[in-house]
Amino acid sequence: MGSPWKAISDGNRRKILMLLKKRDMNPTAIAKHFDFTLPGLSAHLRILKDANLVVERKQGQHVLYSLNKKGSVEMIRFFVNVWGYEINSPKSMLL
Amino acid sequence: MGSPWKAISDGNRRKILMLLKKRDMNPTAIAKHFDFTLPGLSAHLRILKDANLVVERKQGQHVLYSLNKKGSVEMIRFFVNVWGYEINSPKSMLL
DNA sequence: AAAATACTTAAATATCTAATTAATTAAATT
DNA sequence: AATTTAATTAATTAGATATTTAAGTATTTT
Repeated sequence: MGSPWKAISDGNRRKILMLLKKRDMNPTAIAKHFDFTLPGLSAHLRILKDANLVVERKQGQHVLYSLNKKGSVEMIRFFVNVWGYEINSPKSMLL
Repeated sequence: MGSPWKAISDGNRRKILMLLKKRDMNPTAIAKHFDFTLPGLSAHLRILKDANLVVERKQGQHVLYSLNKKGSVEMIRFFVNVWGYEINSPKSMLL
């Protein structure tokens, strides 16, 4: 289980998350939005997956990635704790 | 202006922020909670300051560090955007 | 004014991270 | 079965990051 903080600290990975917000995507489709190579993207996706910020599912030859809220919860909890942000969502999601 | 994402990605720096939540502190006092040296801490504090996550003020010979919410706003906005968290706070704080 | 305290800057280094090219695995198409 | 398409793993490298020791600046105390 990788650190979600490390995962999200990279600007390219944050951009990947923004893309996945709109729709689930496979690596090849995601890669079109970036300058780096597919293996480079693959590494980014593994880091996001290890941090529970995305999940993957196989669809035949393709692999579809989608957002996973789970890994974000520990981070949100930190913001609540340190800066006093108040979140409108079931307590169960944050504790 | 340094990236708040890079700043917060380090566990020691997050621990510094947790400490500053309780009370404003000077580097020497903060350093007692860590294994690394004072110059090491000084580097961490500079990174937090450049990211607008803390502010410093001089008090004679001492330098007091305290939390700064400003740098956290851009990050919270990202969480709102990507995962749909809803924040209870003046809109002005987030836009 | 000398010494002590508080802190930062500089230089060096070891480790981590992001990226590349080449090789490999797996599924779909011809 | 051979080829193409989709994606990952492996090996390498360049650059970034965290940390250390040594040196320097500023303020307070004696």
